[in-house]
Amino acid sequence: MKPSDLSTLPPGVPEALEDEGVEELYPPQAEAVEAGVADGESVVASVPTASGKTLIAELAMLSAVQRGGKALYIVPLRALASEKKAEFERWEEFGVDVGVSTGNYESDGEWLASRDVIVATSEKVDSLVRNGAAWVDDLTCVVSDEVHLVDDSHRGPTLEVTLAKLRRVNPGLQVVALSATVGNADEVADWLDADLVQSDWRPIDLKTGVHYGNAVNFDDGSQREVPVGTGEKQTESLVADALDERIDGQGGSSLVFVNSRRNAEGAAKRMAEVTSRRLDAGEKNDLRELAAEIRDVSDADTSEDLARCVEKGAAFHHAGLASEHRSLVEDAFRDRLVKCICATPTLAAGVNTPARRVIVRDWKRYDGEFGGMKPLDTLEVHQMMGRAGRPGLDPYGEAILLAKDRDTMDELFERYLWAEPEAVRSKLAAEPALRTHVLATVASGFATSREGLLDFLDRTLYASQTDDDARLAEVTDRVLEYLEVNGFLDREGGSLTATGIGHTVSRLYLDPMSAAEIIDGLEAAEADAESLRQSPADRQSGGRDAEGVDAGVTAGETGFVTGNELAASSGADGGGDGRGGEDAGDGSGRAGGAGGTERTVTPLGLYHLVSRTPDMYQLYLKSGDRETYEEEFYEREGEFLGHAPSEFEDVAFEEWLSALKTARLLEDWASELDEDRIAERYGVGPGDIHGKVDTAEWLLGAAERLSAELDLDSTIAVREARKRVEYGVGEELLDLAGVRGLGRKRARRLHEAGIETRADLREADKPVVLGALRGRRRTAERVLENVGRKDPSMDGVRKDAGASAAATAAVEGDDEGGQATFGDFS
DNA sequence: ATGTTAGTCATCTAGACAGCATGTC
DNA sequence: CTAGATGACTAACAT
Repeated sequence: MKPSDLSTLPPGVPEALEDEGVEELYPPQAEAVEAGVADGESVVASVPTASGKTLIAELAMLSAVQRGGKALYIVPLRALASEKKAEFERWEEFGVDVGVSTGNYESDGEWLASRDVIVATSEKVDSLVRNGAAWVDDLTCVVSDEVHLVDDSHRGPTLEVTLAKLRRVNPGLQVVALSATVGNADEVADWLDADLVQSDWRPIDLKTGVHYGNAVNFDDGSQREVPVGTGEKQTESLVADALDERIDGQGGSSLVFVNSRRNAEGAAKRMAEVTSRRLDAGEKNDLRELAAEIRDVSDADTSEDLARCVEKGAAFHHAGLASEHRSLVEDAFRDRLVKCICATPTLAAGVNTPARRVIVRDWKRYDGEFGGMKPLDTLEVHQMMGRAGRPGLDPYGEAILLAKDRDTMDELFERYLWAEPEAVRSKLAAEPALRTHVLATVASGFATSREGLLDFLDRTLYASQTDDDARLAEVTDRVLEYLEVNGFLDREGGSLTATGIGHTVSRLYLDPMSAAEIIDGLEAAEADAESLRQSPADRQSGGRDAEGVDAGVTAGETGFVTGNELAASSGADGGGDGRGGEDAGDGSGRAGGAGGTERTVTPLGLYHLVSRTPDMYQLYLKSGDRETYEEEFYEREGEFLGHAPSEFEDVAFEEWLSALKTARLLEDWASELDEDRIAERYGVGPGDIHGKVDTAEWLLGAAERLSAELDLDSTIAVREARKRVEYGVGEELLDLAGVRGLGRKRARRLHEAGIETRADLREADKPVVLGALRGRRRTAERVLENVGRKDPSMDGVRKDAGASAAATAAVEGDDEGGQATFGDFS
């Protein structure tokens, strides 16, 4: 079958496909067409990675648009959303507009309504449905990429419920589900009332095998001699072997999957020795430039370590990397500059990074719940192996597992090479998942009674997979109870309605349990504030958590003291610690139960509040941390909002402490501590810092909304805490840091130069501004423009050396030396 | 005295979605 | 039921 046989695509598209080199559809694609993907029929395509799934989706979406419809492409990751958008944008010349919507990158609602194809993450789609985005009703085609992720216990239910909702809103909806090869694609197809297209066909041959002794034993019976040299390990030998096998003059790149970040970094360091011996002068030069770019991204140790590997032609890849690091590494790997990446599973599910050879070094991974090293799922290993084979570059791909002994080799063959991947199983009938989705389902009007709810849930994959209806009903009832007790739902007679706050929680996309925690914490603070105004006798509990009230005490006059003073304006001690000082009214220690402590809402209290929420993935307590944070806990006891567990409640106390660790990270961030210092202090990478900050920003935003809606006094304090996290600055920089073009560092330098507010900036002497911004004219002009200065031009202005020197001394770890330089690099 | 090696012990563990609202004397 | 690589530290031993 050829593209020109497809009559339902927009005019010009078949020709364009042929120009791209698609002369003949791949067998699975042809099969999908026969099943009617291009005619509005629902299809589940369960085929290997890189065998043309995207084209199947494109045929569905383009023909839907040609019929006057609108298509949605659901992805599991934000990074994939931008990748797909870029890919689909080539259809714009045929009149097909593409839009993206993720939490990060939001095109506004109305604009999206005008797009023909929209790419979004499943959570974003869920959120859009909850918020009643009008264009959802216009959808005629939905593509769900990587549907096998419905098996994921955390995010799977969202996808499942979202698909059910979309189908309910629009009964004629075409659903195209793209899946890796799984054990039960037929069940997924049944659930979606779709035709099943199943195939093992791959455009590039994939050879899979196990390395043991001095050879790779492939599953087709062939062998490849790969001796392990003295002092070398299996991985080294295999990476070297791939590089030494020149095809069209090019050595092959390798992707090594390992089970921890540390292993990824360690392996990359060793592989760098292998790759560095096989680079030509040009490559060495390019790699040096790349390494410089990497060092430019951040000052953290990871950055330096990565740069050192990259200089030698290898790299590591895991979630601790800043996203800039990740894309630099991915791009360089695709450009064949970086010869080997050692990665955690980030890369298996992420953007497209094919390699000639994939080495799955570790096939077990630590799992706390399991209580030890757990073998990876067959599906997961298959996903990794599927990265082997670069279309157009390699004649075939190789995926190799490593065995140290015969028994292991046999086990690997059985478990991963000969085995069918697992069946996907819905994880919907778990309380955390239902808590969220039951509330959302009621709040957005998909159900108005318990029966209606169960009826809706009956449209999910879970229902289609289970015989035990009672279980779902039982969990649902527990969840309904929880939601009612916490004031998110009303049950009257048989009918269910969301309360005002319930609606808000649903729209904010919060886990109801997070919302309850936040509300409890804020109300406990409120109750304390209340007690300041009333005599202790008629103090009454306004909080849900009555016990929380006792934690606070009377005193003082002020309702709330907000924000930490930045320690000694950080210039004096060169930002050595950067940690915020204690609040003025708060340094005198706490007088146990005797009262006399002033209860205030501090940023730390709020950071802790959101950090102990189930929506925040907490930092892990390392050895020694327990003592550190226990001490910190007692020192800052008065800042916590709500009722702290006693140290005898083991699990709860431990969680409180790890939330404290997370909160301290946020506090450090909001006190302008340098990224590398934070990374060092908490044992995390730049990527983790950004992740925490990002989540905190979102949760504090939600807390702000809740606070406002409940008319609590803490709203202002929450807003300020949120902004401090958002900009990563101390209280006194909030005004300045809001200006576009001014980050935490520049704002601090301006402040040190005596420019403390936007108003100051509009009046300030240009030489001083220029000096504080290190003589970067373009930057200075842009900043002045953004702050609304009438005459932003820096022409002929010489920077004030004094301001520059002062500012430079004030900010630790700056990119230029202490002396003034005159370059303009902006 | 100094360098080398083998053995012991404690430490630590993958990933990543979401709200809101944008600016000015 | 169900961990194991890593790196710091140490003891024993060779030069």
